[in-house]
Amino acid sequence: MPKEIDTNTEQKILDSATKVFHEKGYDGTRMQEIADDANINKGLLHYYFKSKDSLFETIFSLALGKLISKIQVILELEIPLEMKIDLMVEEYMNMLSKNSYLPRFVLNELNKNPEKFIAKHIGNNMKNTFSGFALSVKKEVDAGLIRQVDARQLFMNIISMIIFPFIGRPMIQVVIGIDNKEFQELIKERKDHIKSFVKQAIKK
Amino acid sequence: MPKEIDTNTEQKILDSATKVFHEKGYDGTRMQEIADDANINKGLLHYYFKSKDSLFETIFSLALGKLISKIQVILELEIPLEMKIDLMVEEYMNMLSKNSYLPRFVLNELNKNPEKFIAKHIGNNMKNTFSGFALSVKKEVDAGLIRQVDARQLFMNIISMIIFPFIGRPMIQVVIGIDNKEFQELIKERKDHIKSFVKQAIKK
DNA sequence: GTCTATATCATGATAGAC
DNA sequence: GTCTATCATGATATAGAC
Repeated sequence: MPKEIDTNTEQKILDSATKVFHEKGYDGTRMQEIADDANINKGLLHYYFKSKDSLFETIFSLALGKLISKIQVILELEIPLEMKIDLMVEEYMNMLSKNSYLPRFVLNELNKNPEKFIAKHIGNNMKNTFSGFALSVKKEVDAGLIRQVDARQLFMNIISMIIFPFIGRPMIQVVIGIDNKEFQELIKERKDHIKSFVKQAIKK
Repeated sequence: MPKEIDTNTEQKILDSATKVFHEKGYDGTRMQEIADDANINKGLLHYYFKSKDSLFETIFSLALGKLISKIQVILELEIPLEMKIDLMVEEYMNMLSKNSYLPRFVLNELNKNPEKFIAKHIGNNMKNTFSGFALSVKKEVDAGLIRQVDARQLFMNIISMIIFPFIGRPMIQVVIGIDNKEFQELIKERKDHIKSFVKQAIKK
């Protein structure tokens, strides 16, 4: 009797594939390594997923969704700018803490074929996502609550401060001179730091 | 007579290898592609560089040096904090604008073997590099010129805002909804934006 | 120094037994 | 569904002629 019930094989493959692809990227990943990690053999891997490409597509789409959808939802909420910023920082940092390889993986693969990504995974429903944020900024500026600021630059700043440490970690640790534990500490404190840093920067 | 004088073959190889490695990373790079780009054949490539690994080592060391050395020098300068920040932004953004693949390449490869990098390329002379920056911050705080701020977080903020757009470009363009030209415009304006953003954030 | 083979090996993928 | 071969391809690296 095929073991099926208790630990679904397809799920085991997806878990292992996620792990390996995220760490090593498409080019650096071997089907053998995924099979080993999932405790099955290559043959079975190809039984579930026709090719490395098709398996990769699955993993990549999931990862891209994770990275984009959260921010998309927040940007489109009709809430005051300050809350929006807090939410972005809070939600995104939490998610990245649990998936530290995610941004590097997605942005890398994205960079190898940007066209494909833009066409396939986004469509044009992203158009109004950012205008939601830009509008929030404009409102506050017009009301005299914050300084005049380019919403696009502000968005880049926030997203940069949130994501970059997870990508630049080795460099940061060496330059600042801290070990893994201290880095984790900094990340923990970082949510509050970014929130107040940004607010201070735009407040009138 | 071997053509040697006018376009040095080794340099041509280094140029092509830089181009291909930076774009595709170690795993994605084929020796054939480097040879093609340099208009020579694979055999000759191995005549100049024993292996793909040795060629990669050369390219990676150069890239890492470019990414680290500039910041190291600036951080160690004995100048006021404000000038230090301006210099970091100015110099780094200029360099990255001319080498937009550099940070992605270095940080990626770095992440694949951080140990090797830390041991080999840095040593311990980085220790006092960051203390130079931390000291600049402390001075200003003590003098009551800026708000109390964690120098490590501040450093992360600055470096993130400078580097991330070059890594996250495809994502940013899609989310904000801008084309290549508009992105270039934003990058140009970004130097001044970051400078004032940071100063506003820390000013008392 | 430069080129044309060619050896060697690793990897993605398939065929077929159980 | 799962495993054990095995094939076919493509990549690094070397040998040897010019």
